[in-house]
Amino acid sequence: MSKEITSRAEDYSQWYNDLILKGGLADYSAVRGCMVIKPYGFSLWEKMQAALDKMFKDTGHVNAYFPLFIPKSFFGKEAAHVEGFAKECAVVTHYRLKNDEDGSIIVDPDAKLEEELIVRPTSETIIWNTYKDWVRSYRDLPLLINQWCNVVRWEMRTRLFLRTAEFLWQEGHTAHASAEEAIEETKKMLGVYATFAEEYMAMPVIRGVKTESERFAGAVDTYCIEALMQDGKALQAGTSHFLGQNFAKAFDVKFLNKENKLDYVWATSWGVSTRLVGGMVMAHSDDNGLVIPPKIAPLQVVIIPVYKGDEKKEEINTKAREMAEEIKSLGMSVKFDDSDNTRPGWKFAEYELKGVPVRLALGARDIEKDQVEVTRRDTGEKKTIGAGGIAQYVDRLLIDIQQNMFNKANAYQQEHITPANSWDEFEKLLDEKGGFILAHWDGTPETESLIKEKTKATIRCIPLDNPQADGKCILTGKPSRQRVLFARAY
RNA sequence: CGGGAGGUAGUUCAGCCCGGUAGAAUACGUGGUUUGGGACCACGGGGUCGCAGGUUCGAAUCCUGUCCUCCCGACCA
Repeated sequence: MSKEITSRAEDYSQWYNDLILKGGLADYSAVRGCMVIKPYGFSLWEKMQAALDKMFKDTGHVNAYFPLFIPKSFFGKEAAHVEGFAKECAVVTHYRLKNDEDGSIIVDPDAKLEEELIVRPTSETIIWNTYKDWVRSYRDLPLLINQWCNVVRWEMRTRLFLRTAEFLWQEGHTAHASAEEAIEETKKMLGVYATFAEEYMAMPVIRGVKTESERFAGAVDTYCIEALMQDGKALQAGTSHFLGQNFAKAFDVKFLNKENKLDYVWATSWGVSTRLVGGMVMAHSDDNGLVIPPKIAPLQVVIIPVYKGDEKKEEINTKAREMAEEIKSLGMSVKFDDSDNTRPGWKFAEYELKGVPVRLALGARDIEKDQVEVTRRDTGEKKTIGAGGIAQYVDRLLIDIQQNMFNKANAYQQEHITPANSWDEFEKLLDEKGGFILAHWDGTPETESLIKEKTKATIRCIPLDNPQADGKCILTGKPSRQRVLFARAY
């Protein structure tokens, strides 16, 4: 038992850390708040990237790349934006090192930058400063650009994948000729995120719009997808912002419209990050390790041989390689693990820890009966299947696992959306059940903030398809026209 | 950034209070026996005790500083 995992019941946070570290997704680094993403974790991110990138391109977007550094003065141009990010910016002040008298390396005080550079926490400012030169007329619009990059936010408290000082993400930045078109884009990309979360990550999400106080710094409206983790806490999994003309005005991005009149362009930005990896882990995994949805699993099928002496060893190997080829030819990723330094039981546990969706075990008795043992990671169910047609069987099984994982997570989410009609009930639900709570709110930031202070619960969003119904605010008793979605969140 | 805990072999940890030749388990290497849920025997390699100062004849151990991690809070994707 070299790799024991803390159970969820015992310590949920420790369980999460164990999975990330022992599952080989990431490691701590020598740099505060920054993690090393290990090959297994990175390939998971690459799977997500590939799917998302295709979806972006299918909706007309192209990729580009903007600088890591942003001149400090750019930040001052959009007031709300700078206020939101000022407290967590890394700043470059010098451009050279030198040897001190005692031989140690120091920052050369003579190499001070004329203007400090900010390591991007997000790229709106540098991008809008660039767009200014790219837009002259309505014929230049829309600009539909995305970039994959890293950003830095000097967070006080970090957690692997969920909140690191440096993280990988994509940020889309689009410019449009009308507000309507920009709003449509904002919603379209929210839809892309929701589809990706549900169809690829098997993670059901609530689509909604943020309240004023939870809004992105500089946005007119922030749309989001919110997912529910197994400990009843919510995770903001993606955001899409309608920026109005805020950045166009700040960076003076004007265009001639069809009526030959000068107007500011309308903007959106939207992003998802490596946080999704953390979300995936917390949404699906169990006390035996990771459970990865087949569509984003770096490895979908593993074949493990079970030998009895040297008897049938060659036959088993030959059959296993044949199966691997067959499975691979149907487009699945598969590994035949014939390493001889661990025994089958060890391998079973190891691949469960890694969350590989399907495991095939092949031994002498299977060869005799022309069969193979198939174990699915999501339910742990074992079946013995005829060896003929195993590739087709596994192909269908992966689809079934993907669907089952979504259904399970969806059922959990549905069970954890609870209406609360009184303050007592609200507090009790938060403490005893967790999850999303639908409650009336009087619409003021003051009440929202008071509720947060009292319970640590925030308004995750106002769901997009929210039914209108008169009621009374859960805290103040003032009139309310709809329920909003509360939860404690990551 | 406040409160608490921690950093010693790849990993998990003991040793520290009370200074005196750096330990265990596991992992790793070799040979052998094994293999249907984390095998066993034998032998072997591996650590400037997070880093930097200080006290001392002598520091993993005492003192100061610093970096990193975890947990709980305030801030956030």
